[in-house]
Amino acid sequence: MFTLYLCYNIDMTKQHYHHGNLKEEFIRIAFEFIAKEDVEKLTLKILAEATGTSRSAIYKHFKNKDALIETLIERGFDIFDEKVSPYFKTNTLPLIDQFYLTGKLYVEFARKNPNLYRLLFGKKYAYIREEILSIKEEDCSGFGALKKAVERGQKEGILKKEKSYELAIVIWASMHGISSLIIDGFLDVEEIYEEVYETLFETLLVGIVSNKVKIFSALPGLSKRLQPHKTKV
Amino acid sequence: MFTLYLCYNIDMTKQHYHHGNLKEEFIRIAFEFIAKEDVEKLTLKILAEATGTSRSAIYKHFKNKDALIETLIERGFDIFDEKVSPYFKTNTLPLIDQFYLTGKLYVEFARKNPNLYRLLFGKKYAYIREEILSIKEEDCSGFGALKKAVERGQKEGILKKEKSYELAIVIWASMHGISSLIIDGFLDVEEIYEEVYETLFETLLVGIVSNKVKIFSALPGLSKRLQPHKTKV
DNA sequence: TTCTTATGTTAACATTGTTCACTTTGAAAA
DNA sequence: TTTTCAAAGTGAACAATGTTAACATAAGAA
Repeated sequence: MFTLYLCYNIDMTKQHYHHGNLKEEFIRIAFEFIAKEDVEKLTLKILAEATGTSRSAIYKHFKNKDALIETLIERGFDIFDEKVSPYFKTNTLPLIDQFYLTGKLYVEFARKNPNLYRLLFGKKYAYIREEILSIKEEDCSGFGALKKAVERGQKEGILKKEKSYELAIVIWASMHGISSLIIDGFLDVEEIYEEVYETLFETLLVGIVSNKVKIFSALPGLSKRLQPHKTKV
Repeated sequence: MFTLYLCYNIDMTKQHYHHGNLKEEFIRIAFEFIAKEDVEKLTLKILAEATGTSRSAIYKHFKNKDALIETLIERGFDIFDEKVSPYFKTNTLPLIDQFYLTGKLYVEFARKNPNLYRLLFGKKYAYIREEILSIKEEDCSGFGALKKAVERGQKEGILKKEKSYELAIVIWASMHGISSLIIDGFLDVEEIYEEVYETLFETLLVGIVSNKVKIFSALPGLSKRLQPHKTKV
């Protein structure tokens, strides 16, 4: 009874003035929102009501609404990297398998977080991306990681030698293209998603792999897929 | 002097009430606008001022703002088809060359009309697209044309036999992916665009082409590109 | 000429992001 | 302990947005 009353008292106190950790609360709620709806539909009113504050409270923590969304993008890229890049940091798997699995995680991320993916890879906040990428340029996240993986593949003799930058772009374009088409409602591939990804990756692989090597893969499916492309070692 | 006065009179008369062809004028101005800026920035105020009417005049011609944009999308797809599909309607070119050239027109369209492309292939108005596609399903525009071309290629023995739908998706995803990445500011490829497209198409081609055929192309570049993929006829 | 309808106008509305003057709170300084 | 003050909340007001409603006019049919 006493505890109950105390809780009630605290809640009432915290609802007005000095919320405690309102900034993080805004971010959390915003992420919660875009898990379900497009970021365009997120309003200050929604944020205010969800936190039990007023519409203008947010301005004590962010310069404006866009600043909150920019924060979402920054953290979103961290989440993205965390979810998608693990296989690029492994040494135990053949490189081709790393490509296969990373690509799969990429599309999976987009499918599971369509609104976040659209926010991260859409046009509207492209400027914030440039800042993020320029900061992290030397590390191994995002496109940089892909390009390095391609160069590694070329050194190992697995991938075609010419034009690593162009090759990386082609790979990214495939993954971005299929992800976008799916989450933007152009393709209803829920039923046949596995087949679509297999076809996509196989096509890509045959195109980027050096025609001088035969690839042995740790993943049972992959080596099989590569058999039609037999060439002498 | 008389003429001048008459013009003045007519203009004044036409500015108030009975514009003449205001609906088409709205559409024209909207297209003019998205040639330069994103459709998100188009407001009723802009349309009103450009036509010399009031902000609510548009409601006599469209149900609401979205209805105008839906009209833009419908016409936009017509323009898109007109610009992109001509090579798919030709019989004088080898099929592979048709793919090559159509793909090039596709990316070119996106680069020249980034805001329109984003409007046509973005998520926001996906619903209107479904209507358009369902109406035009049986004809040879858009994805249907691509799928038919793939099937033709399979019949001719040029393309891999399995999974025409998946193969068509892969091709579309490549073109959509590279287009989106470029126009949304992820890649600065203005300088090396030609090389990027060549690499993209080459990669794609090697992946989709049947490994039982050697392809002869009318375009000098293409047959050369295919030489690394030599196999017996 | 008169009536009607299409097509324009202006005024008002709710909702949006944003700013400003204010109030409250909690903690450091006295 | 009391005072002070910056941090963090409030509500009122603003302009811009899309939208609606009541009203005005032009043009053609009756």
